[in-house]
Amino acid sequence: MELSSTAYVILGMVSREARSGYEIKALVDGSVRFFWAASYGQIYPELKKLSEAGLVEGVDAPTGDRKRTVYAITEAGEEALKGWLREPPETLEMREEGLLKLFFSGVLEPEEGAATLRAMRRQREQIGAQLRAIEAEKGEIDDPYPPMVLRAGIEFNTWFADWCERMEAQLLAPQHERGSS
Amino acid sequence: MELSSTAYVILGMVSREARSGYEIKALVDGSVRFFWAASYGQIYPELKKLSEAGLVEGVDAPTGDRKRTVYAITEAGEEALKGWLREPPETLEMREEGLLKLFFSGVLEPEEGAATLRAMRRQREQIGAQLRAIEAEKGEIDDPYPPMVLRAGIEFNTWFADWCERMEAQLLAPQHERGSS
DNA sequence: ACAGGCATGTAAATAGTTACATGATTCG
DNA sequence: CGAATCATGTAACTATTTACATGCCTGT
Repeated sequence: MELSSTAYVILGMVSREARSGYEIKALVDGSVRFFWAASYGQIYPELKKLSEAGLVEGVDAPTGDRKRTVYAITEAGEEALKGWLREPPETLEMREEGLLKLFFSGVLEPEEGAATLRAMRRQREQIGAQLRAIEAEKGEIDDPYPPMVLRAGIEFNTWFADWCERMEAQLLAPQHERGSS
Repeated sequence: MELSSTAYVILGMVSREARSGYEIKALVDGSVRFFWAASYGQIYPELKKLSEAGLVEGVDAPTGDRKRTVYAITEAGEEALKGWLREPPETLEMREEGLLKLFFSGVLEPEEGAATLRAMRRQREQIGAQLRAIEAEKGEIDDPYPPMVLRAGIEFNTWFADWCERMEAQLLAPQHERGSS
């Protein structure tokens, strides 16, 4: 039985304690969204599938009259998750519209390419600031991995913003020094 | 008329000279694939649409008996491309299965998390080597942007490989120095 | 009372991959 | 001749987003 990556995101998110679909979405948005997003349109149908496959188990946990189901991982689910975690990672996709625009910017004026770089830098600085804010507020000691991947996000965005700045300077720099040592 | 990002990739690829669908695919694979991929299943239908919209123009250019159509950008196509290039970039998605696995690796032994980091590092080193090979062979002087984004790919993969190495060391390091100044 | 957040779900559309089918050309 | 590459395209599938619909609960 082949599971999608989204299925494993869900299994991972319920592996420590039972969560509702809504909570899973919030957790994803607050942690892994920068390298793996998930929408309600995926989460709810996937929870149903995982439940039918016996990898998670739904338990009614209403808040007053508002119905609510939290899902807990089962033995089989934990085995599936661990099996997946042990396989070497494969998919790596990056879609960066900024780099794509830059690639084709030879048809524009240099100043316009520089503007794209500035927009990219601003965006990366914003994301970096958001991630730093998350880093500052958390105080969990037991699991080293979430802060580790958070750090990756911060470093990556810092590097990227810096790259944009350097490339902008290079673009707007005087052309004469091409072959200098 | 809204165009997909893939449409703009195609417009960009035919903006300097007329190309066939097959050539476009090869060009994409040799340049932007690391941050924006495209498959035949997207390229050929999209070329038809762009042709109907008058943004590219197909010209028969057979090789012997083998039929072949190259597409050239039109005035309208160039305007559409430039308009898009001038808008600030928005979409940025990254899907890194490795970071996702790492995030959930608290349920495994530290050595297993380290193994994921090693696999990630190896992969990034490989991609970096490929990009460096591309960088070494090219000798175009006129357009500064392709080498610029290539450099981004090289630097990114170098940073990422280095991060993996550092995190692996941190994971396997002795725990005792938690609160040192 | 009302806004905002909690909560669940579906429908429709778009995006994208994979696999397949077909056939010509070139190089060894 | 056979393999690799050039070349075009489609069908089926999977993934994913967006928008919508519904309704309760909490704080002001």
